[in-house]
Amino acid sequence: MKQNTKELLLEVALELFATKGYHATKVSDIVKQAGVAQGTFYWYFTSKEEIGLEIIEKGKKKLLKVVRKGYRKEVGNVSDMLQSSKRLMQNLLLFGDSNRNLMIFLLLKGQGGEEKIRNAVSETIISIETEFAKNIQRAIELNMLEDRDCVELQAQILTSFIIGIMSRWLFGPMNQVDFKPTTSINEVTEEIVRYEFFGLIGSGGKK
Amino acid sequence: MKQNTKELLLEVALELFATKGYHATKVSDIVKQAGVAQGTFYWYFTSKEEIGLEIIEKGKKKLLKVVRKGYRKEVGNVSDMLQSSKRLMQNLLLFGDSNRNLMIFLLLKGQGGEEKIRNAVSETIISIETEFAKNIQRAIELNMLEDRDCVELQAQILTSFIIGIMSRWLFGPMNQVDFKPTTSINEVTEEIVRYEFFGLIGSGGKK
Amino acid sequence: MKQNTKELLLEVALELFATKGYHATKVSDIVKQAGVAQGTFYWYFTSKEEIGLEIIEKGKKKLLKVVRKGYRKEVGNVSDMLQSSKRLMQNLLLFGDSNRNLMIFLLLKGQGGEEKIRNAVSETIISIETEFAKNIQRAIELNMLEDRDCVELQAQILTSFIIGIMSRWLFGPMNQVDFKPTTSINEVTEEIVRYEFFGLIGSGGKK
Amino acid sequence: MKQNTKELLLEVALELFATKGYHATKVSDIVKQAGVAQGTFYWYFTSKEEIGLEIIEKGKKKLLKVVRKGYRKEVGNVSDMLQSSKRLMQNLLLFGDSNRNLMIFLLLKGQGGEEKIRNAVSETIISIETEFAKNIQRAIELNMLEDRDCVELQAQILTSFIIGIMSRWLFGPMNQVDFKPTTSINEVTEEIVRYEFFGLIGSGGKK
DNA sequence: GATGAATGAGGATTCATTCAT
DNA sequence: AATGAATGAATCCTCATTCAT
Repeated sequence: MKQNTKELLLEVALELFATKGYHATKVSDIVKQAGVAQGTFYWYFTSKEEIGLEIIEKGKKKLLKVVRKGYRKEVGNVSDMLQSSKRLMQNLLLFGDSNRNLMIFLLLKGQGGEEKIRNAVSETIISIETEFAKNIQRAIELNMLEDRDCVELQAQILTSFIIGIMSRWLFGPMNQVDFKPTTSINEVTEEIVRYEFFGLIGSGGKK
Repeated sequence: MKQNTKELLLEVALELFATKGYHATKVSDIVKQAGVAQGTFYWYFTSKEEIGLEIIEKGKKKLLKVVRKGYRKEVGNVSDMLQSSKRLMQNLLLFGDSNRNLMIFLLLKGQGGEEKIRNAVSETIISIETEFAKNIQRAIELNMLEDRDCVELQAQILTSFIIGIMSRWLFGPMNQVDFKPTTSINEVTEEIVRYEFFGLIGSGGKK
Repeated sequence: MKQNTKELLLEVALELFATKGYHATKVSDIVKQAGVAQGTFYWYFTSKEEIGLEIIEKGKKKLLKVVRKGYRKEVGNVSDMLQSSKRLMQNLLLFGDSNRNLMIFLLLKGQGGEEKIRNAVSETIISIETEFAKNIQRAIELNMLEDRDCVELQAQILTSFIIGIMSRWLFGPMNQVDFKPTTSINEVTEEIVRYEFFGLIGSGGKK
Repeated sequence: MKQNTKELLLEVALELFATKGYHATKVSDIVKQAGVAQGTFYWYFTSKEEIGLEIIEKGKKKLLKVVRKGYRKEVGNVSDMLQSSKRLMQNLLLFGDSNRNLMIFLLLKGQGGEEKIRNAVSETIISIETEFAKNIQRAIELNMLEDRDCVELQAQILTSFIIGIMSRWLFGPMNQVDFKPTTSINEVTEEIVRYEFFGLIGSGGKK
């Protein structure tokens, strides 16, 4: 039943990077927790940096897959748009919930690494933003959103917003308190999408 | 006209922490750039951690002062609220613009440090959130916002939103491109506050 | 037609020892270049040291065989002596030419190994010197050389001379330049033997 | 009376490099024998390689100074030439005698290091050869030696000869036996220069 | 206040060797 | 015979911190 050693190392490393940060995680910590010898680490990875980059790369792929599922393909009305946005947000939160360490590393701790690590993290964020921009552009083309001629800007705000939310929600102080995953995710999503589309003032009647 | 050595060290350290991250910044880097001897550092600070904490503490105070200026005191209408929000956002962006290193350290790089550093950074963020919560609460009391019974949640979304925005705006990739500070800040603020209050769909006519 | 794995390993190891030096050659380099697995190495050799010693031992035997062919057996005149010396030198150079890696390892790189390796190399050199001493002694007994009562010293000078020559000739910088093996070896031998018997001033008329 | 720490490290390192070889010498060996902490080493040198290169560079300068003193300047007869050659050889042997470790490292152990170290050593040898070539050329111009149109070749033979001699003489097996420095050096020089100019057959009457 | 040499614990990485298959 | 994953001692180097001057 023993899982692949490489997978094990990747998993353990991610957990430690997310918990203690990249720098503060020693290779010796990783192998100790994985229950293998120090040298074994170097059979699979040439360096600590390499395992970091591989984690980011794999995470990026998984994350983008989730984001891309939200890609708008057909014409719809505002209500459709709300629905699909809600679904995307929910998927993201659920993904984050079951890939907590990955998200923490990507969104919060990635900047603690060395240059290459930081760059890889940044590229991941940019990829997501690019996807959001495509999404907005598509919504505009389908006349679901007004063309305010600042797609890039809107995508950046949206990305910032969602990343900010996720960071705080899943891993922030609030999280220390009680938090019933599924129900909460529903509620939270509702409120977020509400905010996303209608802002603080919002469309009175909702909810 | 030589500035106080301690101030110099604080400034240089902040710059390096923001550029390379806390861990990657060596005390020797700090003293080299400050042009003093290694030992001098330890005359002013007992450790690298101490200088980090002091930077965060001072930054927190300055930042809170800006946030508190936005505290709503009197009754007003929606337009007043938009105005004051815009002013707050503008102040925050301007503050970030002239305290770039501080903001980078607090918002992006702070999580790269050791536990104490990370905690100090987190506390700073929480303080800001608390201020925002007070702000929203006050707006509700003044009947400027509908009481949706989730002030905490709203404050968190708002904080996430604003922090996300600032991170991306001031220091993200977009920033590499041309960026004429003041004008841009105005535009950006406009769009942000729009989003803050009306969301993606927003109140049609604006802009 | 695959050659014996052990022979292959010996050959590859020698090549690498000669190229990069004993220490700098990793067992993993050897097996990689030989195209076998790491474990296979240890089926044939108990350690890296063992393969090194075996290479030296085999090389020593081959080398001594060459040197011994030059052993003087019968009375002769000065011209005979020159002829046989020339033949010996030529044989040595030819041997070195077709056993380049062995000679490089023995003469140049052998001192880079650990104690046992270094000792084995030294013993090889001493064996050669002993042969030369016997040769000189024999020439004296046959009245072909004057007995200057310092056979040991002469043998040492001679060995130093020949080893020095070989190191430089076969593997030194000159070698990087064009070098037509056989012709060159003839010329070189001529000059060397000339030097060996007549020194820098030499017997005027020669050549 | 404590000597400069850097000098001490250079000296100790050279001794160990000469004794155990470059690779086999650990930085921890060096600092242990020098009686300083591990970190102190890195205050003066950025790496083990650096100290190796610095040792070679300094040694090269000292060695070339000795060789250059033998540069022939004025016309003379054969006897003069013998005298000056003897002086040069004697100086070299004396230098080697009091810089034993340096010579061992340069002539015997240098090839055990990594590429850069090996190259630096090779360059040193080449420099010496170049000096010898100049010397021979000068002797030819002064009509002290016949122009046999192979100065390069002669210089190489001569260098090989002298290096070979020095290696074996000062540090070879013979040396393990009794060896009364000065007297011996005189004798040895006599025999070497004899050999250098007259070869094995030599000029009958000598000695 | 200031210097800069010295410290040494700690961390990443290497590599000869082992061993289950 | 052969494999290749696993081992862990050994080694180079880093860097926060100390201290004599």
